[in-house]
Amino acid sequence: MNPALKSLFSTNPNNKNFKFYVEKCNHLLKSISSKGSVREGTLLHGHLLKMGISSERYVAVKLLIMYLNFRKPAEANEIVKKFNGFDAVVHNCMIDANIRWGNIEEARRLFDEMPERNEVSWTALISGFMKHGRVEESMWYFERNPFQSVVSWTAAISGLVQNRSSFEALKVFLRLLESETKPNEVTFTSVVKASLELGNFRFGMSIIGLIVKFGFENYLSVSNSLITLCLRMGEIDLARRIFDRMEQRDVVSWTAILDMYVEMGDLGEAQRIFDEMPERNVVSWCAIIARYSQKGYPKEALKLFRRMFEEGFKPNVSCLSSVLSALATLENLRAGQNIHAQILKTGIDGDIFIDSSLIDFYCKCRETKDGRMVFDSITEKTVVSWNCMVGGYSLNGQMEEGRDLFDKMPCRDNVTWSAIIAGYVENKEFDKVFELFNEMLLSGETPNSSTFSSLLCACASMASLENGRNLHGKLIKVGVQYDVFLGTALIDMYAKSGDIENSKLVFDRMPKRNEVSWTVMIQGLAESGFVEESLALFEEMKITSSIAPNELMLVSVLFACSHSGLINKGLQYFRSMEAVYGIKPKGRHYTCVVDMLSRSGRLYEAEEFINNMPFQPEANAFAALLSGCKTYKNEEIAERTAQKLCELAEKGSFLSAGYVLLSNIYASAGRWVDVSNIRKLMKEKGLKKSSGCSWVEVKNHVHFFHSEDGTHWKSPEVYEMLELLRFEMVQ
DNA sequence: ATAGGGTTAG
Repeated sequence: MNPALKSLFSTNPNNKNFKFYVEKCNHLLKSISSKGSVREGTLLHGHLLKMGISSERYVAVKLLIMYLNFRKPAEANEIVKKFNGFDAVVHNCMIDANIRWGNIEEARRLFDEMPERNEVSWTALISGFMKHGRVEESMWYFERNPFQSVVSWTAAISGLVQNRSSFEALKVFLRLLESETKPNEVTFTSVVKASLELGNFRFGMSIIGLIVKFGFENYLSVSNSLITLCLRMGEIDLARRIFDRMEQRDVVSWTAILDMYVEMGDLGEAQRIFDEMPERNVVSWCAIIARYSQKGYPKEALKLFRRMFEEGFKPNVSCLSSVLSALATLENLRAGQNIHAQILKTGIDGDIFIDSSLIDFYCKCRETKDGRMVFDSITEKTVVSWNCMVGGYSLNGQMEEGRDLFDKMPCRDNVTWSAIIAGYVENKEFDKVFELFNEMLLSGETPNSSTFSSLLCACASMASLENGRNLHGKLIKVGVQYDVFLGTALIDMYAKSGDIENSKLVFDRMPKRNEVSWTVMIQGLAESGFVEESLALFEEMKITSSIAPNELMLVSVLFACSHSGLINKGLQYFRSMEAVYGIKPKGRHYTCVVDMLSRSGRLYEAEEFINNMPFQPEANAFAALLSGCKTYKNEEIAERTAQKLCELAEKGSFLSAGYVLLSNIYASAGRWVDVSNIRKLMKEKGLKKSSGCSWVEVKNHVHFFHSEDGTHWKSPEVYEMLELLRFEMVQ
C-alpha cells in the first residue's frame, strides 16, 4: 500500500493538530489524483468520509477533480450533488474534464449554461478548442473574453503554435505587447517556440531582448527554450553559454545540450554528457535513443536501449518506435519481430506511431506482406501510415501495389509524392516520374529537397541536362532548403550529363559534404575524363575530411588510373585497398586492374592476374583482356581467354556483350567459322546483342528510340520530317 | 496556459 496513505491511516488527529491533518489529507489527495491508482483514491475517500472532512469545500473539490482524472463520471456526479448544484468552480472542473475526454461540445454546453463565467472558464474553452484543432472557434472566444488575462493571451498564443499557425501566434503576441498586459515566462517559452517553428531567427533574437527587459532570463523554462532556439539557429556557442550560465538545470536543459552534440556528430562528447547528467528520466533516455537513430547511428541507439533496460527503465511507446526505426535501418528482421511480439504481449499495440514504424520496419526488411498486415489492421490511418506503406512498396519495386494505394489515399502530403516518385525513379520509369511531378505541382503540393533529389536522380540516369537545369532553376525559385542530399543529387546530375564545370561548382559551394557527395564527385570527374582532378580530389579528401575511402571511390580511382595510363599508381592503390583502407577488393576492382594492364599491353600480367584471383572473375574482366588482345593483336591469349569465356557461358553466367566481343575478335582474325559458331551459340541461348537506344524529352515526356526492334509510335512522321529537312538542306 | 522525447520520402 502507498506508505503515505498508511501513515495517514495510523495517525489519530486531535483538536490541536486537526487543521494540519486536513492539510495533509488534501496534499495526499492531490498527489493520488495526479499519479495514484483508483484503489488508493477510493480508500482515501472512504477514510475522509469516516473522519467527517469530506464535505470541507476545498476537499470536496479535490475529490471531484480526482474522480474526473480517473474518468469516473458516476462517482464525480455523487460529489457534485453535495454542492447543491453547479457553481463556477464545479462547472470549470467539468468543462476541463470534458475537454480532456474529447467532448468539446459538452464542454461548450456547460459553458453556455453557466450563469456567471470567470476567467478560468473562458481560458478553458479557448485552449480546449485549440487542442482539438478548432482554431477559429478558439479565437472567437478569445476575442470576446471580457477578462483578457495573460493566461488567456498565452493560451491563444501557444494554441496557435500547436496548430502550426506560428505567424498568427506572433501577431497575437505583438497585440499583447500593445495591450500593456505583462507577458510571463510561459508566454515567452511559447513565443520562442513560435519563432523556432517559423525558422524566423531574427525575431527569435529580438525576443531575447524582451526576455531580459521583462526579467525572465533566469527562468528555467525560458532558458531551456532559448537553448533549443539557439541550437536550431546554429548558434552553438551561444547555446552552450546560456547552458553554462544557468543557475539551475533540469533534465530538459541537459537533454537539449546533449542533443546538440549528437546533432554535431560528436558522439564521444554526447556520451560524456549523457553519463554526466545528474538526473535521467524515461524522456531523456528516449530522447537520446531517438536522436541516435535519426542521425544514422542505429547500432548505438540499440546499445543505449539495452542499457536503458539494465538501469531499470521501462521503454515507452515513443522509445519503441525509435528502436523499431533503428532496426528497420539495420534490416534486423529477427530483433524487430521480437519487439513486435513483446508489443502484442504487453497490449500496448494499436498506437499509430508504433504501427507506422512496424509497417516501415517490415517493408525495409523486404517483408511487404507483413507490413501490409499491420497497415490493414489500423482502424484510423494517418498520412504517415499510408506513406509508410506506399513508400514500402516503392522501396521494393512493387510499383503496381504502391500506385494502387497512392490512388486510394484520402489525402497526400509531399512525403507521399516524394515516396512514389522515388519508387518510379528506382524502377527507371522516368516518364511516370515527370508525369507525377507535374501532377504534384498541379495539386498544389510544394516539392521539397527530397522530391527534387529524386527528380535530379532521374535526370542523372537519363543524362538529361536540360531537364536537370530546369529543375535547378525551379528549386531556387521555390526556395527549397539546400541540404546534403540535394547538393549531392545536383553534383551527380551535372556530372552524369557531362556538365562537369557546374558539377564542381555545386560541390565547392556545399557547406557540408557527406560520403556520398565525395563519392559522386570523384566518380564524376573520373568518368568525365578529368582523371588527374579525380585522383587529386581523392587525396584531398583523405587529408582534409574525416570521410574514409570506400569501395565505390576506389572503383573510380582505379578507373581513373587505367584511363590515364597510370598503371603503377593504380596497382599501388589496388594493393593498399585491403592493407591501408581495410576494403576487400570486389570483382569490379579486379576488373579495373585487368583493364589497366590490358590497355597498356601488359597482357601476360593481366592473364596471370586473372588466374590468381581468389574468386570467380566477372565476365567483364575477360572481356577487358580480350579487348586488349584485339588492340595488341595477341591471338594466343585471346584463344585461352575465349576458352574461359566459353566455360563461363556454359554455366550461364555470361553477358551477351562478351559473345559479341568474342565474335568481333574472330572476325578481325578472319576466323569466320568460329564467328558463325558463336552466333549460333547466341541464338541457342536466346541472347541478343543489347540494342542501342537513345531518347529525347518533349514536354516532360521521354520518347525512346531503339536501334533494332522498336519503332517509335510516330516513326513515320519522324522520317517524313527528316526527309523534309534533308530536302531543304540539299537545296 | 509553457519548455525536452516517437513514425514516413532521398
